[in-house]
Amino acid sequence: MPIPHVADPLGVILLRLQRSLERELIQGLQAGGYPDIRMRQLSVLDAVGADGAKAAALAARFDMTKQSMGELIDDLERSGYLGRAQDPSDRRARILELTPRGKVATEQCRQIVQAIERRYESLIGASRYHETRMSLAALLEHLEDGPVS
Amino acid sequence: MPIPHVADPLGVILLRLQRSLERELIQGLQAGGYPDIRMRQLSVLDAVGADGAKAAALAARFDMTKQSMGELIDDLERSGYLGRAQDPSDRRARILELTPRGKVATEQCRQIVQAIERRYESLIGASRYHETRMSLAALLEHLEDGPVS
DNA sequence: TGTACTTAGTCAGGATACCTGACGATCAGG
DNA sequence: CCTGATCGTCAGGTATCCTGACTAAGTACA
Repeated sequence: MPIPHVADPLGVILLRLQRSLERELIQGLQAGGYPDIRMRQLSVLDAVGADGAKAAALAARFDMTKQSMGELIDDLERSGYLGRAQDPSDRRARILELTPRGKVATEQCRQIVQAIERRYESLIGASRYHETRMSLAALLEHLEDGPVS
Repeated sequence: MPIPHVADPLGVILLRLQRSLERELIQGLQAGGYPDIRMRQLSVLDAVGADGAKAAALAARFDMTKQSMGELIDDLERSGYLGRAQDPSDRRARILELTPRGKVATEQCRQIVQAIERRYESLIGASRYHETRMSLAALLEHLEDGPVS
C-alpha cells in the first residue's frame, strides 16, 4: 500500500528522512534532559565548539542570513548555552563561546546523535550506510562549490 | 576553510542538501512559469496524480496531520491546480483530482525535477547517485515500518 | 585625511510549514 | 440506536526561514 520511496523524487526522500531524523532527535533530547534544544540550535552549538565563532561566519557556514542565525544565537544565549564576548580586534563583532553548561550539553547531545546514527547504520548495514553518507557529503560539496552560477 | 561535510552529523547533511535542492527547484519552477507552486505542494500534486486521492490518505502518506495537509490542498485549490468532488460513498469525504491545468503543471514540474536530478547525477556519477538514492529509500522504508516503537 | 565601499549585527515585518486541541458531521459495528 | 472511529475544518500557536532598511565600525585608496 505505501508506495515504495524509490519512486519518489530525491527531494521528497530527503525531506522525509530529515523530518524523521529530526523527530527522533527531539525525542532523544527530551529524554536526555534537553527539552529546550532544537535541532538547528544543535548544529550551531556544534559549530561553535571549543574554539568559539562569530555570528557572520556561522551564517555563511550554514548558508543562511545573518538575521536567521542571529535568532538562533539569541535563543541559545537566553537558554544559557552560549555566551558573547567582545572581539578585541573588531568592535562591531562579538565572539560566541559555549558556556560550561553549553559544553556539557553539546557533548551529551553529540552522543544522542551518534546513537541515532548507529541505529540507522544497523538498518541498512554499516558499509552501505557510510558509502551513502560519503556520497551525500560529496554531492553537497559539489553543490556548494559551483552553486548554479 | 569550509569544513568538509563528511564530518557533519547526518541530520545536518540531509538538511542542507534538502534546502539546496529546494532552492534550485523553486528557481526552476519560477523560470518554468510556475512561481506559485511550492515544493510541498508539488509532492501533493504528484501524489494526487491521475487517480485522484483523499486528503486523509495524503496526510498519512506524507506523515503529517490532516490540518497541515488541508492547508496545502486549500492553496492548491485556490491556485486552480486541484479540484474537489464529493465522494459518492462517503458524504464526509471529498475526492481530490487534478484540474486540466494541474495536469499540465504536474507534468512540466516533473521534468524540471528530473533535470535537477540529472545534474546531481552528473556531479557524483550515475551509479553512485543511484546507489545513494536506493539506500536512502531503503532507510526510509525501514524507519517507517518500525518507527521507534 | 577624507571619502567610499564593505562588513557585523540588529530591528521590523512577513511567508511557509508545521503543530495541538476542539469541533460537527458522518460512517460502521455491534 | 448507541458508541467509537474517521473526514475534514476552525482557531490559534510555534519554528525557521526570508527581505529590506538601518547603525556602527572596519578597510582601502586617492
